[in-house]
Amino acid sequence: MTELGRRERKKLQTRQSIADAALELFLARGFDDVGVKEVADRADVSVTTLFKHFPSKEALLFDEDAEMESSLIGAVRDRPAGTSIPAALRDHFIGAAEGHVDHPLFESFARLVESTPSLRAYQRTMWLRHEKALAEAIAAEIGAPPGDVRCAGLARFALEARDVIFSRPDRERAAAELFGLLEHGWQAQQQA
Amino acid sequence: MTELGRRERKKLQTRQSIADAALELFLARGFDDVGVKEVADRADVSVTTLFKHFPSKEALLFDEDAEMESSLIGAVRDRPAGTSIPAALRDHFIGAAEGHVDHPLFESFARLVESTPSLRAYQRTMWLRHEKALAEAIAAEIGAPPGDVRCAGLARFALEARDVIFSRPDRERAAAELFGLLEHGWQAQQQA
DNA sequence: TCAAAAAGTGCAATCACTACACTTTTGAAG
DNA sequence: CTTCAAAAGTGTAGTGATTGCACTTTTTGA
Repeated sequence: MTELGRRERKKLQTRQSIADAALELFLARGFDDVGVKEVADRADVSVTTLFKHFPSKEALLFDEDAEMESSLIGAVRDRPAGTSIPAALRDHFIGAAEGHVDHPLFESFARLVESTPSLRAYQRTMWLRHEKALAEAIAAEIGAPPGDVRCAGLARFALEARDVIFSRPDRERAAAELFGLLEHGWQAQQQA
Repeated sequence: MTELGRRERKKLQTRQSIADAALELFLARGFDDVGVKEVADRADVSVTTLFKHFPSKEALLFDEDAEMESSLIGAVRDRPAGTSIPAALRDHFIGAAEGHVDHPLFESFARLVESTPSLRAYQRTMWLRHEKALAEAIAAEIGAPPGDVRCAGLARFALEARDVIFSRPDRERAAAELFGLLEHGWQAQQQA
């Protein structure tokens, strides 16, 4: 379907080299102790080129973002019958995480982000980018107007819950507790 | 009570000049279009001095922070009998806001922050600084261990709720809706 | 085969922020 | 009233991320 020409392939390859170099160096020596110059050197590109591919140093570590939003929305829209929206979001988050847990770098990566304030901040704004879309998807599901406060709130709370959950050792339990709270509050709200 | 010597007074005065200059310039021309050099010049201090008083450009706009945490904790700990924790937090937030609403600059300030991503991010991390303390205060209230997930979650949700609420025109209503959700979820959780 | 678009480069500049070595002011002790 | 160390302030020179620019090389499509 999407046959890529040599140009596109090379471009992706360059991008990948840069991302790989960044991940390796950052994991080994920490985000703040590696300069972008060094990343560019290891990827054998110029700094200018690096910034043509990534908008910021932080972005070097957060690549996959296109499909994330659609799968998030999908989790709400196409949830199994009888499943509440909070439950669907909870399942989506832990399900998506399990797909990564086997990856040996995943935990180190999580630890790196966890321990670097600028990365935590960046990751969070990346997630919050989806807040509006998620809020609207929720509103559509319950037949509320697109700007509905409760839907915006639930969207925000769910994304933040994810953040809290992933910063905890006992993720399963944390997920159950936090989404349990949202679940009850949400159900109660639906009556009104 | 706290008699300040001339030195301390001058120091505070310098700090205030800087903060004033910053507020004026940022409100007039936007945060990103004013350099710290310019702020320092208008306050008639060197850039070095500016950074001795404030840790970052963003910090120029967020001064009051010392008592905020204690009043936040106090709102939970000393809440009127029969008031739930979420309700106490809601009242605290809207009460604190009302103390500022008369200030003519408050709305312009809110708009400035709202429209400047780096300021939004900074304000948020400022608030999240209190998350841990708030979580522990909540835990103490309900006799849970200090690291309890539900308390951490409620703390996070409440602080985020504040953020959502203040970005809305209909603050009163938004507060009622969002804290209503938290209230119900929290009560249900308390049964277990 | 050729011209325009795209990818990449190096250089210089901007901007927030820091380290440093320095001068001035001030509080307080003698 | 002196004196002296701490605190406040300064200018200079740096670092590190990020951008603008003018340039070369590659690739594509007519």
